[in-house]
Amino acid sequence: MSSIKEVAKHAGISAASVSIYLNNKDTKRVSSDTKVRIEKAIKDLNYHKNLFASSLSTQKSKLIGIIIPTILPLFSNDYTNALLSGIQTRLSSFGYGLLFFPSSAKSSIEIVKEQLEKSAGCDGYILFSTGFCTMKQILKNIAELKKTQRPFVTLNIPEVDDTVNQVLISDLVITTGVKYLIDMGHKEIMLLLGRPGGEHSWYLKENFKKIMEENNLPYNEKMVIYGDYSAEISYRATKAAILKHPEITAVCCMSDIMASSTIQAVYDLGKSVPGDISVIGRNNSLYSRLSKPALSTIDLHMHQAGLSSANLLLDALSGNTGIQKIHLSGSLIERNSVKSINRKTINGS
Amino acid sequence: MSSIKEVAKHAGISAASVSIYLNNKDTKRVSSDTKVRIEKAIKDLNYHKNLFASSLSTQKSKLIGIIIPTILPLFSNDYTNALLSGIQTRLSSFGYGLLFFPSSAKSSIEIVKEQLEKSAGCDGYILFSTGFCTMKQILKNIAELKKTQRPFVTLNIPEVDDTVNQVLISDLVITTGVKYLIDMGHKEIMLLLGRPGGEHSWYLKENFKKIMEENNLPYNEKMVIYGDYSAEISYRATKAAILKHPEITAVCCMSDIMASSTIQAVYDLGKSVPGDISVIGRNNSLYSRLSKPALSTIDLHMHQAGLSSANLLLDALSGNTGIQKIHLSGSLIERNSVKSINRKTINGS
DNA sequence: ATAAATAGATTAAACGGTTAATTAAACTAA
DNA sequence: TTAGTTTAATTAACCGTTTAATCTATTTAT
Repeated sequence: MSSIKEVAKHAGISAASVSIYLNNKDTKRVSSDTKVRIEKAIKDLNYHKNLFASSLSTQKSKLIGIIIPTILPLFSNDYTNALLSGIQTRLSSFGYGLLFFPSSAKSSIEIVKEQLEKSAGCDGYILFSTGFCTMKQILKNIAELKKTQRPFVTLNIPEVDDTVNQVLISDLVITTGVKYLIDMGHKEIMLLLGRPGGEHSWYLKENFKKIMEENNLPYNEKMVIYGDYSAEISYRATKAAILKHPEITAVCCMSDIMASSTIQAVYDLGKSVPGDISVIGRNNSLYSRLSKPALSTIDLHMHQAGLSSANLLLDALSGNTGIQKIHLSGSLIERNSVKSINRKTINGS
Repeated sequence: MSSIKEVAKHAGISAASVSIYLNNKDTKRVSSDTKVRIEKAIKDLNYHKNLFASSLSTQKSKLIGIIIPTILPLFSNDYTNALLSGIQTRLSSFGYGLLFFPSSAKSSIEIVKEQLEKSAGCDGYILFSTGFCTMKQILKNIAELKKTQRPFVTLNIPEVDDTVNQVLISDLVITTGVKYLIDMGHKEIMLLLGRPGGEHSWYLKENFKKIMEENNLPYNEKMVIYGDYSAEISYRATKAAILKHPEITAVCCMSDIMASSTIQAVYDLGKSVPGDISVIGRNNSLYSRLSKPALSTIDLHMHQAGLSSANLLLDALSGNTGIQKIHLSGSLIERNSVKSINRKTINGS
């Protein structure tokens, strides 16, 4: 690895001049024939500026740490990938790179601590929360982030106080799908959540209860089941639940995959979708379009949420110390997996 | 940001002692009561070791640069995500972080150059190639990587000479699906590729031709069409092609998404899958299982490929200078989208 | 009592860039 | 001619950690 000093020596010049030139090729502090010599030396020695040295010296790295407190493999979850995709798109166009740290810890809090331990020097952070995190853990993780004194943005978490930059996705905690099913005349509705324990699930369950009660519909703890976001587990869970509660006419699923499994379970019970049971998914993923019947779903606009969080961070990075919250909501994608059982249907048909 | 010096001062000790302790908490070069004072100082000042300073000093960063020469958003492609997932899983468990660099360039070669420009200091690299890269570009990118003098592994590219660590996925360049269709008695087979121009497509097309000829089946340039890995584009392309060539009985698609679109196109032409036309996909993605009929496909084991490439890199990182090539092949997943039209069927049914 | 070994600290020089301050030479204006 | 300005370069301190080399005080061995 050649250094700036070697380049300087090769060009018969001081390291400072090389540095000045490299950081502003239009500078007038370096004569044009010196510039030519520097360029030649760089090519001859295949010089690349050392990321760490220059970050150390300037105290900025153009690198953003992505903190995702999960023990599952990264890049294997549709939601998270869509967020990351949005984040990367925007940050990259502003010259920022992304940094993912390893961690051997098991708990959300330990993971975040360990990752921050390794990352001091990043320009900023984006903190995800996952289905595993409880509110207590989320708050502790935020406290840890604050201590770094670096700008950061949180994503995918329920709303917290006004000291934290946040992108809020309302449909992460609100059962929009249930509202839609009620509008379509359904009364016996089942809610298929991911994991019990996580904060999102708690909010969703509470919201489900609230909506049902607001509409004078029977709420029953038993109507909330869990599928672990997995095709197999949700298939079994839904099948069992439908057998136990043959009265239900609709299932609101917190992911399209779980919705697909639900459709399968309904079929395997000899019933039809949406004839006997309506199903709605969440995420508007590719296969919601491809499934049969095409799945009605809630598009969470995760890519947009990623872009927004990157915007927030860029704002903070550029010196804006004001705290911002961005509220995003999902949109209903109506396809063919939900039947209207209103006496008066919405479009009168 | 507190530094090691402040910690040292706070503990009434020299920075060297702090450093020695931090890098080996069991060291005997620091007395136990000094250790206690250091720990207290670290907590009091919320000290985190600066990544850049320590990487600069030790000349190793525990960071791997991921080089993906594409202008599309990252994290939005199933194949790549599965590879990344495998890579992250393995590297992370060995304490390595991942680094994604930005680039504003348009061509594969410029992107790689720009990213390397920013990354000098990484311990190693993993180079992806994409459907956009031609062999010439791939070789040029490899040459650029070699110049860094750092260990690197290439992934997702056709085989190159024996100076490069490589994970080879045979089904990336071999039309295993076509072979299967022929085994099932099909003669009029269409190949649905992603993009024209890229190196993978060229190999696949050549391989298709070869297999067809080996089996004395008619090969016709027109039987190769392109869907850009997009649902919409492949829908239109297949629909048009089937109308033009009503004789075809099978379509071999280079992705499950394109296969799903093909199924849709077949239906919309009033034909059935696999009754009239058999369809095979590639990737064994989630929706291949969920699609109706369940899609027969080639599992490329991308996650495994990611793990393997990480293994290769870890090997190189640990000082092994030997060059390795790992060959992986896909496996056929038989579901319900391919009909046997052999007089003698395979299982005699 | 003296030499040798050990424990526990410190010093100072890297690592590779950046940048404020300075200098030297060449040019311009009065 | 002298002072002032411009241009193009250099010097040296600094960023935060690491580590080989030292040093001092104490302990152990002879």
